[in-house]
Amino acid sequence: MARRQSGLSERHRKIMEFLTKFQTANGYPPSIRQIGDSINVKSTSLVDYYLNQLQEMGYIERENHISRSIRVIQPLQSGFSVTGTVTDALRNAGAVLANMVTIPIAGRIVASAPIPVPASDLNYYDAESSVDIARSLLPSKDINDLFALEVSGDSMIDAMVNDGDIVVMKKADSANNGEMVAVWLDDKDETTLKYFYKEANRIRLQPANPNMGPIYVQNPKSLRIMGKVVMVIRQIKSVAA
Amino acid sequence: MARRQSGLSERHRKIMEFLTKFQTANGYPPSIRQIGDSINVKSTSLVDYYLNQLQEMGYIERENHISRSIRVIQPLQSGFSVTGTVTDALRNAGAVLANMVTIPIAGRIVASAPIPVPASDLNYYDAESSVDIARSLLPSKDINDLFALEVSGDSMIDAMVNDGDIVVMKKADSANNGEMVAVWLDDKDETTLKYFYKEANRIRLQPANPNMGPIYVQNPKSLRIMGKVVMVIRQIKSVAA
DNA sequence: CTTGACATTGAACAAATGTTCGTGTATTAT
DNA sequence: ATAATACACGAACATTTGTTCAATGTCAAG
Repeated sequence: MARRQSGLSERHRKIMEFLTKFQTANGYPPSIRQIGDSINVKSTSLVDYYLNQLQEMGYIERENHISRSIRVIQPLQSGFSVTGTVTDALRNAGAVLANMVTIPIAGRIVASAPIPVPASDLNYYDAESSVDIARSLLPSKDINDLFALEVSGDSMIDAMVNDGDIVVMKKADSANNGEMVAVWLDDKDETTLKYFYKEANRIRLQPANPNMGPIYVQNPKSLRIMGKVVMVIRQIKSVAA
Repeated sequence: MARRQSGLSERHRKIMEFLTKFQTANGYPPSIRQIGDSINVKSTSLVDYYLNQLQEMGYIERENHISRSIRVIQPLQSGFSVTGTVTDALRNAGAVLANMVTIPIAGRIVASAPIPVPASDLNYYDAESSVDIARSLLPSKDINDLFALEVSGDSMIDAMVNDGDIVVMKKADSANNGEMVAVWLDDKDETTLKYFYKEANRIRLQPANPNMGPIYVQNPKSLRIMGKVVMVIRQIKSVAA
């Protein structure tokens, strides 16, 4: 069998094919052993081996230790689909759908007001106000607790976020160093987006804009973390002259 | 709690809702215990109990002894969709699908080099490098001639675009006032993103960042418009300290 | 009150499923 | 050749996960 020259080997391709086929046929992903059967491989480890490669190459994603947690991220580009376009289309449908995430727009974020964080339970979204984002665009695999806010006003320029931008955040009340967070500052009575760094005896809030200096907060209590910023989307609207 | 009068109890409904929600959120169905958590039930047997009922009633289907093999057959009847989500989700399904656009990533945009604009014809994209974006997020309905670039370096800070951002552009060699364009400036030998304004006898290039002043170009020939910026996407990566 | 159907719990069990490791065999590079 | 890498197997293992069962609680009807 040929070595892995560049892209996918025959096996990889067969696995990808089986994945989408099985998913649409059964409504849930196959187990490792089922994948093995489909390509005539008896050892689960070998399947795991291939699966890891596919994951590295960005074709699939899976959760550790969770059964049947494989999802097809990037369906096999069907070179020249001799095999009826219709079935292909339908087959892709499931995969594409599974790759879409609908994120509720919880409200607007204004510098001068606290952030409206949606209640943990009622995660319900109006069709009216939600953003559909491809899972592949989201850095984190953990899709839960995501919500979006629309930015109002120019007051977050230093975070490289402008009026009208959509900020996708993940609910959180604490953060790790280097993460961009939305914080409410009691002192200043305002909400900002900053990179978070906990230092010896203070907290450093670093603007995304390298040209601007950081803010230091001595008292951790005067700062409330509302969420971690996951993504920023700016739709350019043709501003009138 | 009321006895089973006719149809579904509150629990049933919540389970159904969770099922579809989890499925679309993760790409695979939940386990019994995960369902239990979602309705605050600690015993797996009770969940099984409900699941069996739902199956009898024809709402779901599942395979014996197979993990995460739950399939939603009949979405919650939309009668009085107090809980809207489920039907909405399914209803959206088709729409969402049709709303996906796959945009090729043509390359990187660096201030010091011209933009690699893809050839008009071979609009075909590697599966390797493309971005999936919901049509609803794109300001323009005209999806043709879209391509994406990844920003390299901090040199476009004044455009509120940072290293790693993804810029979605539409091929164009001219622009209207107020549109954000990617332009190559012969004078400065660089590419920048600016709002475009044609004035009396010069062209004004206005940075997105209101705090920065415009650039004026007298000679229209020293400026080449590469495309109109349609959207900017920033994925926040947890920068290490 | 008693009865019986429904609801709920917790624990124990068995099956399924993902992970790891040692080993062996090709293929490619040095 | 010889080492290094990629591919492959199978067994052992640890979890996850579905299933079952005995026991208890709840509530409406007789």
